[in-house]
Amino acid sequence: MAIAKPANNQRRSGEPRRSAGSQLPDAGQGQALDFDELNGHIGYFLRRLQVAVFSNFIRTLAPLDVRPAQYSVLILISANPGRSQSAIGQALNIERARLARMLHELERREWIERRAAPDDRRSHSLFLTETGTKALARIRSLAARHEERMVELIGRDRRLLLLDLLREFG
Amino acid sequence: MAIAKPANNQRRSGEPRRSAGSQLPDAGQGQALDFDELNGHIGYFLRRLQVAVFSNFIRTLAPLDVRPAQYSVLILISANPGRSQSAIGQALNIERARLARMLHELERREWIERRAAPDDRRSHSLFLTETGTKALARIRSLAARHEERMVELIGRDRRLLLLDLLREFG
DNA sequence: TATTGTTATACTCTATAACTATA
DNA sequence: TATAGTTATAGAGTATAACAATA
Repeated sequence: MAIAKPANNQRRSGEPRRSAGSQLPDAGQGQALDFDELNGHIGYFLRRLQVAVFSNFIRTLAPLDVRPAQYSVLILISANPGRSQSAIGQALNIERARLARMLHELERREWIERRAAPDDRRSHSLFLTETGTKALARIRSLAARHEERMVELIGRDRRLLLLDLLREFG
Repeated sequence: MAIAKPANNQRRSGEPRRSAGSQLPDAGQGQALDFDELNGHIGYFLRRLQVAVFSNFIRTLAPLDVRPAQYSVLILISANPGRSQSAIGQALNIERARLARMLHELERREWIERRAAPDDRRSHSLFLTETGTKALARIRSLAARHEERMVELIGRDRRLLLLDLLREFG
């Protein structure tokens, strides 16, 4: 799926579909396309907006080179210091293998540290370093700027409605 | 970003945030995590739902081994026969390089064919083959089943509201 | 035996660049 | 010179499997 906005010739799912053979010939080559079935798929539109939002996030956070997944991990470590990799990974649905590599990178930047957990020596307790705490302050500021752009993109009321809808689903 | 559902200790964006140091010690290790800032990010929730929806799509279409992007391309070719690769790619925001590979795969399955465009010999006109048309009928049926599951997951009214919101944004 | 974290592999998707053949 | 399509490469993200240390 992808990201283009369907043209105006929308057809709601459930309405009759023109057969392929009955397509009118294109008057010009710049004709808008028929998105057909796609207009009835929630996933298509979700994906479209999600890509646009992440794209802005990545661009806005580019000065600090922080990606959405890294941001979510830093926020969770900051708000829940001392928790294990498995706890953070499960909460964010990040594979432990992938999280291990990501934390290695965040450790290389000296934003986080792993300490031996006293109760279970298999697991690592995660903390922000002082450097990481300072970086996160700047990151939060850029992330807030991103979210302000989302208000402009989506509209304040629509964003709040969307937030409520998405939060409460499932 | 990722996909877990935040626990109940939500904090709206704009409300004061507990500092990391003031976290209560964990009574047990199964404690719910504080998602903090993430609760105010539309992108976080969008991503969460989008991943869940695509995951169901992929599982539902697995018998025919069709992924979301392939589905969207097949639908667009079916509804707009004879259009060029660049037209389809721009409409769906798929890189021409990636679309070329995807079409190669769809051609290998004998679902689509490329014919020389009479007016511009650089471009290829795309069509479903007869095999592709038959396959798409089955694909549509599974995709419809997927969308029914989405109604169950999201709720009928919420899905319609979401569809309208997402469709009209931008 | 099961779990935590690590390393490795493979596949999808995204982003570029370089190339060809046409225009 | 620009555009349509192709090929190649590299980076994220995802999904597995195998392994060591520990429970």
